[in-house]
Amino acid sequence: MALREPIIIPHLQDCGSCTIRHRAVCARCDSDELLRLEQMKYYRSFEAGQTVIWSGDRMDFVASVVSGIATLTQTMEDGRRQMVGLLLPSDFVGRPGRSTAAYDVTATTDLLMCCFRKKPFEDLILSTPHISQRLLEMTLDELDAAREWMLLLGRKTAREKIASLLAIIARRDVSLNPRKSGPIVFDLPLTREEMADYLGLTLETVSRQVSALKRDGVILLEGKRHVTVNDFDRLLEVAGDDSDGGYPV
Amino acid sequence: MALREPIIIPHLQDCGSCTIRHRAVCARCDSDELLRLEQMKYYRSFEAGQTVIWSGDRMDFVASVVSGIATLTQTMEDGRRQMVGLLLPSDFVGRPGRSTAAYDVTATTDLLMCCFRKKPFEDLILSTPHISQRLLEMTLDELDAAREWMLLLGRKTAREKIASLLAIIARRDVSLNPRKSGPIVFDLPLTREEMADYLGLTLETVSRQVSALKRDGVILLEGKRHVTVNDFDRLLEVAGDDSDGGYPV
DNA sequence: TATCCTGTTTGATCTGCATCAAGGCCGGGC
DNA sequence: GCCCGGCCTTGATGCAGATCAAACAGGATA
Repeated sequence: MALREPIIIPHLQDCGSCTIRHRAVCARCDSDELLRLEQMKYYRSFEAGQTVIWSGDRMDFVASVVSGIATLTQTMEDGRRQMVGLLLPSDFVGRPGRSTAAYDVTATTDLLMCCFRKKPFEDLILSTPHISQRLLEMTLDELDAAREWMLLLGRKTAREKIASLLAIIARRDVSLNPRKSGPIVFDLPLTREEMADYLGLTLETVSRQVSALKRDGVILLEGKRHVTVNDFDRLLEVAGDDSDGGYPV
Repeated sequence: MALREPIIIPHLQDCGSCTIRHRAVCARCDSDELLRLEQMKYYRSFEAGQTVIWSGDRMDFVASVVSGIATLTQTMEDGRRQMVGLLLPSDFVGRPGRSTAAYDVTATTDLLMCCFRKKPFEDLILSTPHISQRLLEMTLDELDAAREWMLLLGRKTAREKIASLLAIIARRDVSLNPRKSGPIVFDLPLTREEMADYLGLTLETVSRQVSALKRDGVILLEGKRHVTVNDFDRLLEVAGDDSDGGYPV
């Protein structure tokens, strides 16, 4: 995989929703640590559809999504694909202590990532406990999300799966762009095929079930991507979720 | 849920495969920290079939499995169940920073757990970075296992699912009881129904596919539980796994 | 020994989703 | 304007696994 040369940003600079700075460091660490992190930081950008890294490739960095969406997928030899992670702004990728990527990482929209070389980042973790504590919290959240997802994959019907995915995206959208109340409106960031890879379905089934939810009035749909959810509780009900706050995605 | 009063073990004492002591502490911490952990430690035992804790219940401890097997399961209102975690000796349960259980935890065999009250354990984490680093490693391993499991749930056939589960159990068994070579022999620790909950199948399908693997000579089966695997690579092939070391369960 | 109970196997049938196939929509290049 | 290629929808058909139902095995109890 040929990569453009990373851009080293040597001074303090805001990087939007970058997790490392905003959550792990800023809130708790002193300015020396923040400065060290900033000096290690560089950005990489990708166009929609580009592969960030292939499973099995050497991976000498860790990163945080600044803007855009990326996916983690696993592929079997015969081509069957399953998405195993959805990376939204502020999510972390990469794993201290492992030198090769375990999954394909792909940009589904234009993507900006804030990266740190792995070795100095690992050194920093060893000397700065707040960072590994914050990483532990984030990893536990991801594990919870993965387990919710396992229930979806193992036991939900196609209709419930689609409704669940829409609920996840709607909830994320609300938390990023809070509104007082009223309908939730968003554009689907995934193609039908990507939704299918997420849900363990085929793209035809996704298409049929999206149409069915529209026909039944659970969602409104303009064009192929623009979704309006008037009754979020109804959506949750169709998703088969207990109507609590659930879903720590 | 009525619990027997925990037994406080005030002095250093071996606890077999207890993760906290052996992996997180012994190898890296000084004896003061080890002593503090030992003073916090107590044991709880459960009989096969007993529920350790229900989802939503207050959970004021974290624990490590010493012996026996436990499962984490999620249940939908209508009774559909999906196992989302399988806890084997040395596995860790509970989550610093959360006060209620997110899953049902059930002992599938007689079970001994080594517990720590959550509050003092959290305090210890804050003051002892090695522990949270070790927890981070373990959580990342669990996340990898969950993602492998997602591929299984979303994309594998019933036959592949069964073979995958047998491979996981066989591999665990080999790593616990190493042998030079030759057939891998073990007893299934799960009922057909538990296997079904693990794999997102019904117990009838599990039964049929186990019989099919026996008929095809992929496994030998004496009685309902006693399994012999003569050709592990063949089993992996049927499981649809790339034949690398895979599966960090 | 008979009887019960739990876990399991096996058979018959049904159905939800995959698969195969054909068009439709729309934006971009010429 | 036209055509082309991605993405999406819709229809027809098939099949893997669910569901419903019955019987079996083996250990515990009496």
